[in-house]
Amino acid sequence: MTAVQAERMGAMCDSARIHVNELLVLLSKSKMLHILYILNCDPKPMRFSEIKKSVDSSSTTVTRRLSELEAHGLVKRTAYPTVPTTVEYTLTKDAVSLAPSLESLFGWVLDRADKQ
Amino acid sequence: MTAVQAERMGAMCDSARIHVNELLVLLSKSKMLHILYILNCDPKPMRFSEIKKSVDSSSTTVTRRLSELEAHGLVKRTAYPTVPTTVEYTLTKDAVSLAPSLESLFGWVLDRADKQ
DNA sequence: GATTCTTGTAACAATGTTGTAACCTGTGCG
DNA sequence: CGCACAGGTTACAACATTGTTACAAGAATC
Repeated sequence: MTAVQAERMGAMCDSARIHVNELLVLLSKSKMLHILYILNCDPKPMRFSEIKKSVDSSSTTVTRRLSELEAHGLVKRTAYPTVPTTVEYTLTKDAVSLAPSLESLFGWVLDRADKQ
Repeated sequence: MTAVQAERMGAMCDSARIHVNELLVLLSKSKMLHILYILNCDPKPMRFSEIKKSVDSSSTTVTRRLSELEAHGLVKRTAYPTVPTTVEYTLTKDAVSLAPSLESLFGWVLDRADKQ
């Protein structure tokens, strides 16, 4: 935590505090970091089934997480009128700005997992 | 995600995958990022009551989170035989190495909360 | 005609998580 | 005596989340 960040935390008004909390709750939902991680792994759009396979969850949960991300403007969903349906997910510009943080976090996780 | 990280993910054996997953589950528990964040804010040890107040949770939950962190070697708990009891929590060296990632993540969260 | 494919949704039961209230230590203070 | 203090623990009820199952669309293929 930088001094600047601590200052910002201290100076936060109630509404900002609520937003910070909301974002932390969002990021703390199960598989959320994992989904953001794999979407960021590869710059190309990802299919629903790829994401589901990577995070190993039920489709219900994956759908829930993706729609939560979409609602927060972090993921863009594009459906194509093919048969069967094709849907692609990509990170938005806002989420891409989160990428370096996620990369850093996952770097730590991978290092630590290696050691154990 | 860096190419190196993607490679590491792909090459991971099952046990490493389990550890990665375990760490992600740990970090995704409610208030966990928040607790790590405030412990990192200030290099000095923190008291239980300070942590509880900062994260605004029941003592049950704070206790649970802190003991989970301790079990994973991320937090060191020191109890002093004063009356009433004094207990201090500090991040371990391993957790300190996580700090830059957390700072980056919280920087993003704060920026985004500002915009809303 | 039945089945396959992808990407979901809805209802519901099972499971997991949280907060609440009560209780504990042991000394100091009124 | 009786209450307060910090830092918890325990049991339990309330609440939230998850997975499971069944179902859908609509063209292609057996």
